[in-house]
Amino acid sequence: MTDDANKTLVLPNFLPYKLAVLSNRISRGIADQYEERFQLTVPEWRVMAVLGGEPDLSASQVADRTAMDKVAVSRAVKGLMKADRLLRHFSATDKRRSVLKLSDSGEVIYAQVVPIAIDYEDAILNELTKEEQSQLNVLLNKLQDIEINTAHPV
Amino acid sequence: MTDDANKTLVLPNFLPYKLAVLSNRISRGIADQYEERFQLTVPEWRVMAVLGGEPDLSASQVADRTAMDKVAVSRAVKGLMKADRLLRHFSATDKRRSVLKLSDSGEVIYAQVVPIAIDYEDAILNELTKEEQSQLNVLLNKLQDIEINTAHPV
DNA sequence: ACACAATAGTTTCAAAAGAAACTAATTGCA
DNA sequence: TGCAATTAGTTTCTTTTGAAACTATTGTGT
Repeated sequence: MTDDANKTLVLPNFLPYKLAVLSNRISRGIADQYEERFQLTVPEWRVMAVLGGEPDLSASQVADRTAMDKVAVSRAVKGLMKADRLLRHFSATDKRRSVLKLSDSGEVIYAQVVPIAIDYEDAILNELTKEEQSQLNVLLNKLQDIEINTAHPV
Repeated sequence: MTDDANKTLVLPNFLPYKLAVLSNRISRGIADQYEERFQLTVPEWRVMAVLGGEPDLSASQVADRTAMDKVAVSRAVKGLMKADRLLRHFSATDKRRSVLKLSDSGEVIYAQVVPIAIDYEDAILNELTKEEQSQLNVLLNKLQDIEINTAHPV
């Protein structure tokens, strides 16, 4: 079969579809455990997650590290500030640039959510053998780095 | 380390996060190739994708197979009908139940989008060895089937 | 020094997604 | 039979998301 026009598309076997379903299920599963309990949206948690490990980032640095866009970060920061989970000041040398970190109460929440997230990851990984865990890691890293280059004619 | 409270969360190494970023990138990459070109939204394409391979499904059967909810299917069907890409009638034995299939023009579009989707999948898989492709398949199937059971105390 | 481009972040407006209520048809069973 | 519960699908209302325009500040080239 050299002619791809003959191939069929079976959704449940289609890699992008399988990834999307799996990823949604996992993200939702974690979010379900912190959303109502800590009054946190998913983008808010992502911002907290990155600042918990690396404080004093600007909003655009947060955006880089979370793969969120700057509008989403801006909104998440707004929500977190309102709930006093975040401290912000602006750089003295560049008044546009914000400097963000968790507040004390933000740190408390961070310390509670981290184990929930890690337990969830563990619960997944525990279903795999050591070997499979390692394979998964290698594969995801490799896929992360590839540059997708469609051959299909336009 | 038996106490998970000491573990740290490094977002770029966190499985759910890696899956989400990868999946979004891939889904967006494919959608970018059909959205404007065929005036198709992602849910609309999913509905077409499933009906192209298996015609005469009802809306709720489509929802099952696509992991979409019934509201999303209803809206996608509405859009596709309006653009004459779908034919619908209602079952004679159960007047609630719709019977959906691609129209002729829907088939034409389906036949054009399928190779785009498959090429995209191929472009990804080609970055992996045969062995890795097989591992990925096994892993995703396994992950798909697991029932996630968090140990974290509430 | 000054105009123009670039960057950081916010706001606004429109499209998309989700939840809940609703209509209509069918099923189950007292 | 006939009435409550269930199922299929749609509509409505609210929230979320995304894109584009906007403000403020800084950088760059002449």
